[in-house]
Amino acid sequence: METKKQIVSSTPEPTIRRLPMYLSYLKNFLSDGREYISAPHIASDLRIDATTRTKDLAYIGISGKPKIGYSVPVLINYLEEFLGYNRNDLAFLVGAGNLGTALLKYEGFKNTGLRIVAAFDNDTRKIGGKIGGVEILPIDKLRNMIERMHIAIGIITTPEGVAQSIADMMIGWGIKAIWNFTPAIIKAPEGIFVENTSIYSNLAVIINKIQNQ
Amino acid sequence: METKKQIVSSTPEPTIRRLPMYLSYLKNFLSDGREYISAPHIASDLRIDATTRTKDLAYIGISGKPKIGYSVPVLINYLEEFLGYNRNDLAFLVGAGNLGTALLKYEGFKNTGLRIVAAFDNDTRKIGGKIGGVEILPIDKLRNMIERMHIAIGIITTPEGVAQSIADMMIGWGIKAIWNFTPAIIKAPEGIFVENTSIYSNLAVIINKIQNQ
DNA sequence: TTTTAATAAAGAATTATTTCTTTATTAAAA
DNA sequence: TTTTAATAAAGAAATAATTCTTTATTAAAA
Repeated sequence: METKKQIVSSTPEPTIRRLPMYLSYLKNFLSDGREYISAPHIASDLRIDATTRTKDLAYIGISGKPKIGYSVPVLINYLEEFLGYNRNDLAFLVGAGNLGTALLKYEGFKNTGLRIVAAFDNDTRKIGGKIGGVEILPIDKLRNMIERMHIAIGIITTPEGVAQSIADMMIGWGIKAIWNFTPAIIKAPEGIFVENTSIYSNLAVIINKIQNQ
Repeated sequence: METKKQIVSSTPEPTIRRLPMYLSYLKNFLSDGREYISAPHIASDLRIDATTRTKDLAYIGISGKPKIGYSVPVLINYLEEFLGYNRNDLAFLVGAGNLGTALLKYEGFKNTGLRIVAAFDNDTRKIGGKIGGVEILPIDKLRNMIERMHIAIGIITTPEGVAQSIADMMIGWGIKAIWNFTPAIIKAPEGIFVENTSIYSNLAVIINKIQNQ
């Protein structure tokens, strides 16, 4: 008869997923030189109901002025703060293949507060080199590095087959969150957060839409 | 006073997003040589409530046998059929940079029914060559190719700044669905489906979880 | 056979999310 | 000032999705 109810009242995940979209949109808007923006305006451009958007912004603690709207720069600041772009979250990446390379070279992370501080691979031709300015180290250095640097985030871009064993190692050595880009289903103990970026899930939605006209 | 209610009763999107996960899991399970699997078994491995899973499977039209469970090969067939893996959906990809290259080389698509038949870029060093067996063509060939081959899916892996203009072109020439890997917010007319694979959204969820312990 | 236990299916309840409706606020116009 | 219109905020309702509960099914054991 335990109470399972979580009294967290945290921001809904759909809201969190929308926030980066607002941010991107607002930065474009600002670069056009306009300083205030209204909810209906954002809503129609982003094809999201105006109320949904208002509530999303209320979650991050910002309010607008009637007859005027929201101050775009203030909105951007709040969003960046909320999204942790002013933090400095360190991550390791394992698997410097095509996808891993793409992430290591990804300019977009520069603004986000996420910093990939090292990458690991077992290909001796890659080890010792750098990709996107990040050093490639042998897998057997992983343990020591995680423990020494207190890295919280582990990014897995390995082949599917080894993803779980990499995750197990990472978790055992202190990683708190895993960002899994493989199709593997990562099993992790309570308290370890696993976020999957699944190409297949996205593809499934597209194909389903096409199949049903 | 129009009726907005859509009486489609289609499969819920969360369900569709989970299906590839089931498929991956079941293929592993099958390779272990076991032929039947029960709902509670899948559920506990995948950390999804057993009822949710049963309903997911009911959507795709498969039922299990009491006391036995589901036949794994049958389940796999149904899933692959439902997910369109037996179809042959053709796609073009625009932007053969790091991410584009990763997708072109992605072995995983081989089983999915999605075939990227050509890629487009404006880098003359890439044009004429092949990546992952796919030819790289100049952007100005895009129109003719879309119209001639009746391609339905356009994948955008360009820099953010040009994503909308590429989308506009694709849509104008007959593309029905856009898979956008850039952070740009693609505006598209009614009837054109846009699926975003947003690195930022996934990152936002991770950072939010870490911030709240 | 009959009973039992594992299991699926159906339905109800709950929770989460979105959308709709009303009310309050306020800058600008009269 | 006072009024108006654009807007946000708050609350209610509707919808969607998940989880819980009960019922039905059936292979295997007794």
